[in-house]
Amino acid sequence: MIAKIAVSAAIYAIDKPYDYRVPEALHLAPGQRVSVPFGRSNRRCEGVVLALTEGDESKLKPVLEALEDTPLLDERMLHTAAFLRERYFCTFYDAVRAILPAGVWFQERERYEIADDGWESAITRQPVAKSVMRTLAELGGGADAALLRRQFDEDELQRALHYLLRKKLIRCKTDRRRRVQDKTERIAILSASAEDALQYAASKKRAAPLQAAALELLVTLGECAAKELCYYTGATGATLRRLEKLGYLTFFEEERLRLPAFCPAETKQPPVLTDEQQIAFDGLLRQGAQEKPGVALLYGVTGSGKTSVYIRLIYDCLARSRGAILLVPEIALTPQLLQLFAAHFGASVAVLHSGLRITERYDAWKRIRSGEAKVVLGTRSAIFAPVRELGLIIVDEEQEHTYKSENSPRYHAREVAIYRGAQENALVLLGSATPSVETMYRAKNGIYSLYTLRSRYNRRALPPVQIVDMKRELREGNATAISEPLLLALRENLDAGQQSILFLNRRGTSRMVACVDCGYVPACPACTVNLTYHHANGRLMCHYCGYSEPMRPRCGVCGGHLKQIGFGTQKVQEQLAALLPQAEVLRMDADTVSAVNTHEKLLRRFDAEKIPILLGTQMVAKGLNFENVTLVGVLDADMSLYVGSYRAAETTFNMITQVIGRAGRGKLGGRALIQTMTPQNRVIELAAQQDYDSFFAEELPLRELRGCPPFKDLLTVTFHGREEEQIWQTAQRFAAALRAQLGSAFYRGEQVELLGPAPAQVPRVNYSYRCRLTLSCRNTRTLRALVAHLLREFGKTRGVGLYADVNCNE
DNA sequence: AGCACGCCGACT
DNA sequence: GTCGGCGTGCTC
Repeated sequence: MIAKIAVSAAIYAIDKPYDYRVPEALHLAPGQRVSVPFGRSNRRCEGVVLALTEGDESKLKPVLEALEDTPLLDERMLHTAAFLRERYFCTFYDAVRAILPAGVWFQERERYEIADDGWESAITRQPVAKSVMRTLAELGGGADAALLRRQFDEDELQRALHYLLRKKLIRCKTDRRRRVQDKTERIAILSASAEDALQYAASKKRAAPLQAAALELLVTLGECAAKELCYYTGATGATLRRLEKLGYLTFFEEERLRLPAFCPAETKQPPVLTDEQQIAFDGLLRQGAQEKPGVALLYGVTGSGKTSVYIRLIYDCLARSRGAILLVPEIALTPQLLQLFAAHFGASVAVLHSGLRITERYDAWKRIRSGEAKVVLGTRSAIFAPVRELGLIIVDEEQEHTYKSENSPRYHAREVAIYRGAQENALVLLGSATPSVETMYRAKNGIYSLYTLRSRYNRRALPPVQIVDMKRELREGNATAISEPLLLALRENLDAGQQSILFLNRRGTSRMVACVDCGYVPACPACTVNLTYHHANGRLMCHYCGYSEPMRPRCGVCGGHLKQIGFGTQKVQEQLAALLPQAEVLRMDADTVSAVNTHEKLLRRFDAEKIPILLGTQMVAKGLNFENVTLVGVLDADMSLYVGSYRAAETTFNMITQVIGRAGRGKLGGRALIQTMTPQNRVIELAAQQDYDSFFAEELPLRELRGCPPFKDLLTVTFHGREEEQIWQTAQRFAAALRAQLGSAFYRGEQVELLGPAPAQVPRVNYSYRCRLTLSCRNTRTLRALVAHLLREFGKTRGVGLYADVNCNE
């Protein structure tokens, strides 16, 4: 028997199924993990069985062992992994790693032991090797590699170990441990008749009171966790073992799942839908019942009650005994949402997000796999949840960029959702108040069906929006982040006892430091990024590599004054304190939000204590729903327009829309103020009017003109490495090879525009240079195969790393 | 001769 | 990525 195996040690350039001989005694199935020898040194590495065939196995290496009894991946998941590999230019194992929870991975531990006691005389000119041997000898003849690494220089140690292994003076042993063990509990069960047990207990009341007590308790309970039996009676393990020996009880291990603290909630009835919601719901229900349901877009303005439709669809899904996945952006996974789901679906909900401990995540995965949890609520990676009989996938806020993975496999959860939906014949529902241009385009062209919710909850009108020209403010001598009209509005709100939310666009630029005299901006010596000032440690820090230096008051070039430019949340807070000394300001950004002071805790304080002003970054833009908030201010609306991405306009529009949506959620109504340096900008204008349809209509031709999604896909190939010259040359050679291939008749149908190579957004990160080729093209299978081929070929270039990505966020 | 070091290419 | 083979050039 031959097993076709994807091995973990294979890099992209050599990733393919490798054939191994399956020993007679081993019974393997596709999807099972195995340990195999790989490479010239036959190092053990992990693999996944892709398929089993018959054939000539005489020249093959054998599979060493199976890593678990049953396959972790079913046929569909194997296909999903293959899909990820083909689509996102990653290895098979990268894909498998994305699909499985971290808890199932093995941790390799290397241990080196002295193999030859005559080493002292065998080493002649290797001081480091000698020193390593002495250390090993001192530690009783062996030590963990991790311990050695702490004591020696990385490179020197590597060389010494290499030398010693070759001379057979030491040997290396590796053992493997699962990252997370299945948690079990010892349960005691009565194994004699109750009468016999009670009789024995009665007879031992004096001589062995603990045995008697434990046994009596067990008789009443039938079975009980050993730990609890001890806890309630004062017995110890020894007491129970004695009873086991006497035949009154036996032990067995029962699986225990580690679950995060769950907020218990009162159960709720399925929500009653409005007429408009009902129409959408009925349509979606009909679509979901089709053999191949396909994809639907639920386009509903903020506050139109998309969540009610989701919940009703999930109820229906469960009624058909099928499972559902609801994906939300990281930031939207709030306790309120968890509570809502707990109230409706109780114990059939599993939650997957980055905040879970590795054990909790693993156990949640097991609950889903076993079918105990049928509804999955989670962020990006929850799209791989092993839900049984998947009937519905909802991607809420489908335009959010957090659905795109930033590292390999660089998948987009929305695309994977559509793939899985087709695979499982499940309805895929994309929901948004401001759909991405590509999704709306497909909906309007009939590729997706479209359902629209136009009216807001309780028929409340959207708040009036005022645009404030910050250039004029500056000309009139106001250099603060708060314009006159905004200050006035804040004052009014304060007097009326109502609350306000202020939103600051980004935090990187706001803490930039510059010399007021010569304009010098301190930059990172390793990366081409400006350093930002961090108040907490009084240092200037690099965002990308972590470099830091103390903040000095004087410019290193001309001796002038170094000052912060732009505004950070902290600066704005200071200005607010000066302008409105009587108003408390609650600041919410990455600095004030911590493990202890969670996002939710701060928001609860804001709500409960009616703090007049909440000032924050991105995290205040989403999902907040407070009755008493009647004013929302965007301090620098145009900031995100300057990001060099084809989605800059879309992102800005979404952001402003979301922020405006925070105002006037309650009976009091509300208003919004948008401060900008470019008040005549169309995107800001349309966002202020909350006119998505016009925004879409105007953005679409621009996308076509620029060769961007939905008309073309942007496929980027990034080259990175230490030698700047080599990176650029490799990129040039790659481009030339690509052009040559595209010139052949085979690729005649592919319309590809090749851009670059250009420096990446951040051209130097941690002493590594990066440049980028961009292909404006149709992301077809043929083109991906060509790019994959070139990636493999150029992947062998020493000193140069490269990867490809489609429609990346940068 | 013995060994270090750098480069190359294969990995079932 | 990681290893062994091989050529080169240095040291004992």
